[in-house]
Amino acid sequence: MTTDSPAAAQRVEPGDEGLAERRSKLARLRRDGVDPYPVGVRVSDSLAAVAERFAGRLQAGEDSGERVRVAGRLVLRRGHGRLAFLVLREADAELQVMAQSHVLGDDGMARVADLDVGDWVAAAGPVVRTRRGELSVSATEVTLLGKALRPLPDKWHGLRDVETRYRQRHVDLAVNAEARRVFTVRAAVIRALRAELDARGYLEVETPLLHPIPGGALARPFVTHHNALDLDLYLRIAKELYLKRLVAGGLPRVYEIGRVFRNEGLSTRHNPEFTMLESYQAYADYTDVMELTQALVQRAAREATGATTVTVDGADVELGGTWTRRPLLELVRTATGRDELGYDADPRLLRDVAASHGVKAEDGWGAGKLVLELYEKLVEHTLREPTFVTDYPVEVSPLARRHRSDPHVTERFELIVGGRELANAFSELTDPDEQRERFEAQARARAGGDTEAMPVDADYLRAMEFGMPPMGGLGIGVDRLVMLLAGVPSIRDVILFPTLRPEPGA
RNA sequence: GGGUCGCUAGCUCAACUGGCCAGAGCAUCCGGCUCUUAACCGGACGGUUCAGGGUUCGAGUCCCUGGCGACCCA
Repeated sequence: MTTDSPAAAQRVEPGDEGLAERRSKLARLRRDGVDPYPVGVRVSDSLAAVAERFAGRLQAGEDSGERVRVAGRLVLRRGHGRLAFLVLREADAELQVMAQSHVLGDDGMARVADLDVGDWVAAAGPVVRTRRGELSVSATEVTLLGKALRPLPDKWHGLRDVETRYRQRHVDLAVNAEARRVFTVRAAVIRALRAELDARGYLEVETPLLHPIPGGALARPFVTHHNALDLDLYLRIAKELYLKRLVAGGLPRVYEIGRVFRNEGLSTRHNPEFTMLESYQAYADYTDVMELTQALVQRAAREATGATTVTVDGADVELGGTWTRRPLLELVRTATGRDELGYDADPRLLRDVAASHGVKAEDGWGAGKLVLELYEKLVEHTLREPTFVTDYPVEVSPLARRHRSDPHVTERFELIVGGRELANAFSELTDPDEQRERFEAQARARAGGDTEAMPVDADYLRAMEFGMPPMGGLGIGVDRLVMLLAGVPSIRDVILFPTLRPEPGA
């Protein structure tokens, strides 16, 4: 808590010279006994409620006689001497306030004239339509609720500079309707995912963010330290291993929507912290999960956008209907034109084909990893319509159950839409002995320098040894789903405060 | 990590192949106006051109180093 002294009112920080005018207004208000940051001012209606209630009502020049008290940010002011029009905004609702000196008096009018665009303002008075037909509050009282010391961006052009939009989201949201739209879509998507899972009898749970052993995905973790236990802990890279413990504990359907953290680079599609939905269902396999995934995405699309068609890179993509399923190996064979490719094929053949497509194979890579790399290089970005790519190699799927009819691959799929991965799912591996072998293979890769490979998690293995039902698990990248449904190209557009380098000198 | 592009007033943008005092609109301030809709009219204020170094008679512009960001690639 700081109390502004007269000295503070006079203080002008370097680079803040433009604030001097507003600071002197602030000082003047305080001198006149006006609290520029008051508390306890109630409103009778939101701006949206007034606009809705009077839509289509009142003739031009008519007074409803109904008094309201409304509030919002002052975004526009038009002065006419002894008359002034103010426009208040709250979210996407705007309402005009008419201030007249014969109502407010000279003092009241002078205080209205002292308001700046950006100030938070309350106005009380009857709802009227002006002679020109604009719904307005004819103010008998105007109250400053919060003085703005910094000016808002240009009223017409808004804020364009993307860096400032991300760094100062409060300004972006205040002036850019598009930013508000995207985050409204985001909320609708998450609401729809929850509603569908709740309706299907899934229990929403919360599992730890701090993990003693990072697991559940192939990724580098953030490390932190607990002082009292003198213990290194890791921010979770996935929720998988805890959620599966819950199914083992007898909760047949669970899900969690929450942040996960991966210590990786930044890009249009990657933010170090992002939101993932994970769900697990006992007695289900990956084909059941396909049905669930399709239902979740389609419901989110309908409820967030009112349609099942989205636009990706300028082309329409239809999310409705039943989605295609294609095995990974088949896609790679088609893309390379090499039907002899397979997980049993001569490893030199795969390495040659990989090299001929510009995939630089590393030493420890087996057939499965090579096929996956070829798929990511040649195929993934070409899959525009929703596609379940199925049957990923065992080598790159340490937590997925081996396929019931092909030992080289797992019962796993990824959902690709618009060339981008949206979901990853499998029939879960529930055999503790095989899981131990998989972990050990991962540990060898880790020893060989693969920093994303999983460490052995003995506690998880012990949990498995108590017995697990067969289950199907799903992970959906919520940010990417929002990007798709909101039609924006960068993950930073769907995360309110994306990770950025600190500003120099900040 | 590599490449390309960008950074000019609070905001949105100008400024020719290096050449007059770096301009405009909005915002702000002063004056006018009781029905505006980005109100309008008159006037004023506003700059470390991202930072530092270099080339030049002269740098927003060319060169080097660094910062931050966007896009593409790995």
